[in-house]
Amino acid sequence: MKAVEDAGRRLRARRGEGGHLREELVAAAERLLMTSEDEDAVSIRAIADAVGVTPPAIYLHFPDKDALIFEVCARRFTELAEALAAATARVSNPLDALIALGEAYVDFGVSHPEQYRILFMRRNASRKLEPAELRETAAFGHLVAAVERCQEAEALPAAAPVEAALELWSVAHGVASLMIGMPGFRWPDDFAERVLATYVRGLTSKVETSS
Amino acid sequence: MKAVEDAGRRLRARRGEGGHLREELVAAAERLLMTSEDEDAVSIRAIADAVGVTPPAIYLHFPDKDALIFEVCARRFTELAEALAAATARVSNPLDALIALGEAYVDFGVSHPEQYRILFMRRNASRKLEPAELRETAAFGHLVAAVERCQEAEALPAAAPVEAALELWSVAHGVASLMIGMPGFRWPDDFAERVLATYVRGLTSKVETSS
DNA sequence: TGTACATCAGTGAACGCGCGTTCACTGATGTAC
DNA sequence: TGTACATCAGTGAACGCGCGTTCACTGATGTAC
Repeated sequence: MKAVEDAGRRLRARRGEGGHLREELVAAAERLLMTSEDEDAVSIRAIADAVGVTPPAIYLHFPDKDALIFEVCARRFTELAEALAAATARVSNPLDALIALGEAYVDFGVSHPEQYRILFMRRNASRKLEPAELRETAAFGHLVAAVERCQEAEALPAAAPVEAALELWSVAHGVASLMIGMPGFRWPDDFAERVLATYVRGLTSKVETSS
Repeated sequence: MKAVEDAGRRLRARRGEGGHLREELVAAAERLLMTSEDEDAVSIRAIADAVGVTPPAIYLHFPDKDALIFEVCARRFTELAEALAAATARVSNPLDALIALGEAYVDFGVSHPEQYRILFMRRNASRKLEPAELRETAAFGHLVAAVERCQEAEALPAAAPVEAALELWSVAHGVASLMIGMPGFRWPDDFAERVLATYVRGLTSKVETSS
């Protein structure tokens, strides 16, 4: 057990301030997810312990465990979308933006491996997503938009941006999930960049020599 | 529960034939892994039930649960290596062989999603693998060999075949794991092929226009 | 051909564990008069 | 300014569950004499 420093019983919230505990629970769950690197270790009891509260107190703020974990992941997912937006904003060449987007995606995954697992590597993760809905998630939307910008600049053939984005996603996902799955491996620093650059080069050579 | 047909008590093995149960256990574990699509559902009790034996009987043949699951996965891993060998054997052009290899890899993953998860998507999966050891696993060895064949044919620049294989692996892994993670999604039939072909095209355009 | 005995494949019952969740409660906080 | 009371954030104990694993045993199988 490592939560010794947290063991002091937390002061109970004042009247309308029950919401504070809610925030603390989300923060603690996130912290546990990062440090334990194992979703299963993040139990209701462990979260309650980390905050200095008894397990049933959690049910004052969340209907069940899934709701808590979902909230943690939803927040990170928003962060991912922001990171992607920031990554493209810095780059003018639309093809380079594609690479930057992929790199930002991989960075996100490697920095938050356990949340990445939950969001993108879990059983039943986004099981029901249809292509149309997918487009509406902010993170994927950035990808599609970046592809469309390439097409507008005629750096890529003007067809099926969603499919192209999906393919680029799978490349970035491959790098991210492989690195997450093999954390002890000595990955080259520019691994993600190289894979993504090669892939984007493949996209462009298609337009040049359209057989 | 679906194991009704299996419920009949199994006849006990004759004297030196205890090994038969061992085989049946491996087969049942594999079957459960395929049908339940959830590693957690494959419990010692479920496996014993499927074979028509009581749980402790398993410990006559395996030291613990991990050993049983490991054996199941090791067998599939051997199959993967064979599938990869077969895929390259059919193709003469070394660059096309690279694509065929990737497609075979993705096929394997999609056909055995739960084993793929255990082998390549699990926490701690191959945690301690170093590049040198990696090369020695048969499956990855085929990949490296395929890259080297491209280099010998001067279809790819002659450098760092292991790194190049690792990169190609990450692309194939991305496609496979994304498809496994989103089984309800309507994936285009040629999805894997397109991603892999684009990536390989990117590899070759590097050699043509080496800036 | 018959019987005592060792072997060994498997059984039945139980273990301790940690899990998510429920339920009746407590006691400090704020409010009404 | 003082007191009775409703509110509500949280507690303590317990629930049932399924898990991997252990342990003392049973009883059919094959062997020795």
